[in-house]
Amino acid sequence: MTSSSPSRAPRARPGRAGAPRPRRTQAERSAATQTRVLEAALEVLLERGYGGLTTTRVAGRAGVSRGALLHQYPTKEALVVAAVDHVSRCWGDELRTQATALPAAGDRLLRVHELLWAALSGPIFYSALDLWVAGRTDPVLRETLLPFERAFIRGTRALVAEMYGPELASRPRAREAIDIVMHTMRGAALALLLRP
Amino acid sequence: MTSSSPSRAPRARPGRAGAPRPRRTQAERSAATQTRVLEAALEVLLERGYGGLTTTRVAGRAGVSRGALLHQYPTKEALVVAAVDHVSRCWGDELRTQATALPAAGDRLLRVHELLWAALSGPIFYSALDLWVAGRTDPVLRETLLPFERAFIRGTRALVAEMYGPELASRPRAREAIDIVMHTMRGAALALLLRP
DNA sequence: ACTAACAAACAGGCGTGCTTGTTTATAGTA
DNA sequence: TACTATAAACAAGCACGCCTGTTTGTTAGT
Repeated sequence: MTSSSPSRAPRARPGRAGAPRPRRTQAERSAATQTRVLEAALEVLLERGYGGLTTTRVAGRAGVSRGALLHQYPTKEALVVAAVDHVSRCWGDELRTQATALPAAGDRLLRVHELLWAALSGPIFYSALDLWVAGRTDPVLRETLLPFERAFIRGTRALVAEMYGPELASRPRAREAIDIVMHTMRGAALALLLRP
Repeated sequence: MTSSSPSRAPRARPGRAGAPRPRRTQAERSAATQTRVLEAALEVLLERGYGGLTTTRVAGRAGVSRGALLHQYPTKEALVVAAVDHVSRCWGDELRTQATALPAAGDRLLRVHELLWAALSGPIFYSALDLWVAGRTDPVLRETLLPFERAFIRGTRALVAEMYGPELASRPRAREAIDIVMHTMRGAALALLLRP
């Protein structure tokens, strides 16, 4: 038996990412397909909507067999949950990192709103909209989405307040103002739904 | 089609609306099932979303056989088109008639916004939202919806301007202000999607 | 060797559109 | 008016395709 003992990291994989991946750890294999599946799911959701989000299509887009997908996410609901988690995480991280790059003064307020508009009117908005609308009439999906919505609202309100700075954020009805700004942006994005 | 001449009530139906409807004109029969099917379609759309809008379900809800439905609307698309036309007409009529009942002065502006909010956040909004979101990724549906959207935008802008009255509506950027108000309301309605 | 990851085939359910058959209204004719 | 032919409205069932979740078999890592 060549591999007699469970030697720790013995089979050093070649450092270079050779074309025919010679050997990957099981965890790496799982993580790889999970990532591919999740990204594919988001692409399909954006392109075909929630109604077109089918396991067959996602697997095909991900270049993975349907069996592999169903091995990682035994049910479609599990896949959707994972995708929602993934996208919400990505969205928050993205917005946060971009927020740190804002100028301290000058046209900061303008830049804040540009940033918000980009975040609230981009592709992710339309994907999320598909999910929300489906969640309105699908109880299971709705229960899945509600926690994310709560976290989203809290997180975004806090982040926007921070971007506005203490001078604005400590004003009397700052929270209401923030909500109105975001409502308006979402409504405006909605008006562009059929004309991309 | 109204075949031949609109002969006025040749076969005098019994004046009383007896329980077992003894005889109805063909046009009456058609109109009756069309109405029932359309109303049922809107109910199903509201309750189950566009993804749950199926000919079987609509026929069942309407108390009509699927064959009858498919006779009036040969394809699902035809049904959806008719339903959209129906609902847009109803919505416009409703809003217009309510607009005429507005007080001339006093709290008119408040009442205008209450009326707008009711119209933009009611059940029809959620039904329409389902259609719009589906139309984003369904080219056929999208082409169906676009004309209605155009008519809706024109009509609503004009009606709101009229409700605001000439004093407000003739101000420099009145149209932009109207759009922003409506965007904000739609965004706010969107935030309530999962919490009815 | 043993298990996790993957692949492929299968069964069940549902939705659409079509096709066939039955009822109901209208028109034509004596 | 009465009787019949025709067309419209309605009803039921079938064929096809797609989607989901399961099962069975194969490959790759430990």
